[in-house]
Amino acid sequence: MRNLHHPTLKNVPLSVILHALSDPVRLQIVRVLDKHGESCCGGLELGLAKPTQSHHFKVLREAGIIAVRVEGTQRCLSLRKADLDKRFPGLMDAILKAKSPL
Amino acid sequence: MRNLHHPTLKNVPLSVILHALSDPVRLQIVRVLDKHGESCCGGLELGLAKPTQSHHFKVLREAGIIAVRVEGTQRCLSLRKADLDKRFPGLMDAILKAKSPL
DNA sequence: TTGCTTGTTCGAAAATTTTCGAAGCATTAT
DNA sequence: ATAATGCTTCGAAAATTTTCGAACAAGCAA
Repeated sequence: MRNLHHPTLKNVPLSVILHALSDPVRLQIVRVLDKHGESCCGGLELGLAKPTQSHHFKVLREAGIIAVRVEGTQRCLSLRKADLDKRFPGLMDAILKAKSPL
Repeated sequence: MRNLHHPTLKNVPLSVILHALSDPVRLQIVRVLDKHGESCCGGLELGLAKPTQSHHFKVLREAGIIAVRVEGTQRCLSLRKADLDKRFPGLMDAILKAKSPL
């Protein structure tokens, strides 16, 4: 699979974004990507089975929240911060600045 | 039932707030309350059976997003905007300003 | 080629969520 | 006291979500 689909944010409903971010695991992924920048799937120590992680990556990608870049056998994940800021100004900043608990 | 429980926002995890807001029906309720101010349950024309509406009101109340005031046989709903702004600055503004689709 | 690394897809179980009819419960009106 | 109003709770069906083992696929290395 060479090219993965990344939706245009314009077409993503707010409820889809909020749903994708409403899971503690996915919120954690987003925070790690914001803090450390682009990271490979394996670099995120989430304490979950690989298929489960893969599922969450897919939800985030299809919601337009993360971009996935193929590099050899690895997938490099990054936050689509600029796209998100344009579509929903202030949303990600508010979410990323929030204090724990998730 | 005289006094309904309203959680202290400080104790509500972000994921709970986002989950409550991730349903299009509940997003619609929040938008109506923001636009029209305090409204009674019956005043929101949601096109859903009453038990279903009641369910969504409960989810929003238990997430700390709306306040419910008992007035006779009616329940008056309002957005806990100030509390939300304090706990998650900028979050509700970003959500309320978002363009359709929900 | 063979094997190793990295991650996805398949299939399925368990949990959660959304929905609504029927019944119930305060409160107000008659 | 009886009935009407406004909303909630109960019980249950249907849909969705979360999770993971097993199998699979693509790239890299020996």
